Amino acid sequence: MKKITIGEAARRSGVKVPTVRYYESIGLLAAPSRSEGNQRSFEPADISRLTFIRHARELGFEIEAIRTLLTLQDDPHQSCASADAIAKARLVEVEQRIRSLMALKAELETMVEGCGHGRVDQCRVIEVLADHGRCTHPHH
Amino acid sequence: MKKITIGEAARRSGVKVPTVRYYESIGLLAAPSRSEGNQRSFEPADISRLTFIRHARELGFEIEAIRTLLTLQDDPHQSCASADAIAKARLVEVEQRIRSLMALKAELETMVEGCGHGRVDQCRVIEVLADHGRCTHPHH
DNA sequence: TCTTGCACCTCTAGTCGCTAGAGGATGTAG
DNA sequence: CTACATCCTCTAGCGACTAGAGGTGCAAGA
Repeated sequence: MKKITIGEAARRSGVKVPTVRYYESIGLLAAPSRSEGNQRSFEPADISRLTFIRHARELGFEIEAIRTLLTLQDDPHQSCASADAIAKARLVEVEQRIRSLMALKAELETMVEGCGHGRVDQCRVIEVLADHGRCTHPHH
Repeated sequence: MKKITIGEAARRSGVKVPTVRYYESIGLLAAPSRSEGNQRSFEPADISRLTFIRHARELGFEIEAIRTLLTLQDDPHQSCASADAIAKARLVEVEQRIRSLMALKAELETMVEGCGHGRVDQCRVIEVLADHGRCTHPHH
C-alpha cells in the first residue's frame, strides 16, 4: 500500500497543493488518513476524485454544482436527470457568454480599427467609451 | 447649479449607488462636494465619468485598465498608444475566451446529447467528467 | 550522525469587484 | 409633525482560490 503525498496527488491530478487542501476544507474531498508525522496520505480514489473536480472546474462548473455531480457519481443507481440538468444549464450559460463576448469583440474591433494612433482627443477608443451612443454594435 | 444626489447620479449613469461609493473609495472617481447634511453632491462631469466607467466595465476592462484609460481621457494631448494597447490586449483576451468557450460548448453538447436519461452508471455526463480521455474535443 | 533543503503542516489575510446589512442621519411630501 | 425614502459610515461576505508567515517532517548526502 503506497502512500500518496499531497504533492504527488497534486502532480497526478493537476490540482495545485493548496487547492487540494482547500477542497478538503470545504468538504469536496474527504479528509484523507494521516502519516505518523501528520502528513496527508491519499488513496488512488482521491486522485480520481480530484481529476473529476479539475475537469469539471475547467468546464466552468461551480463548486456547488460539482458537489452535486460528485454525490451522483458516489451513488450510480440514481437517475442521471440531475447531472443532465446541470450540464444543460451550464451549456445555456456558455452559449449566452459566447454571444455576449462576440458582441464585445465586434465593438472592440471597431474601437481598435478606428484608432488613428494620434492623440487622445481623436482616439476612437476613448471616444466610444465616453459616449455609449457611438457603439456600432449595441449589446447592452 | 443643481445638486445631483448619489441616487440621481446612479440612475443617470446606470451605476448602482453602493458601486458609486465604491468607485470613490478606490479613487476612480474624485470625492464630490458635500451638502450641509454631509450628502454627496455630484457634477454633470461625474455622471460622464461614471458612464465611461460603466461602459468600460461592460466591455470587461479591469479597474486598473480603466484607471489608465481615465487618466488618458483627462489629458487629451497624450498619445493614444496606451489606450490602443489596452483595447488590443482586451480584444486578444476576448478572442481567446471565445475560442475556449466554443470548445467547452462542443464538449458540453456531446455530454448532454450522449445522456440516455437513464441511471448514473450509464451517464455520459458523469463519465466524461470522470475520465478526461473520453473528451471528444481536447481543449486543455 | 548531522545537516541541508525540500515538502509538508496550520493559520490568517489578500485577491477582484462589488453586494448586503446594521445602525443611524437627513431630506421631503403631506 | 410625522412618515418615509434616501442618504451616511462601517463591516462583513461572496467565489474560488492564492500568498505568506512560522513551524515540522523526512530523505539523502557528507
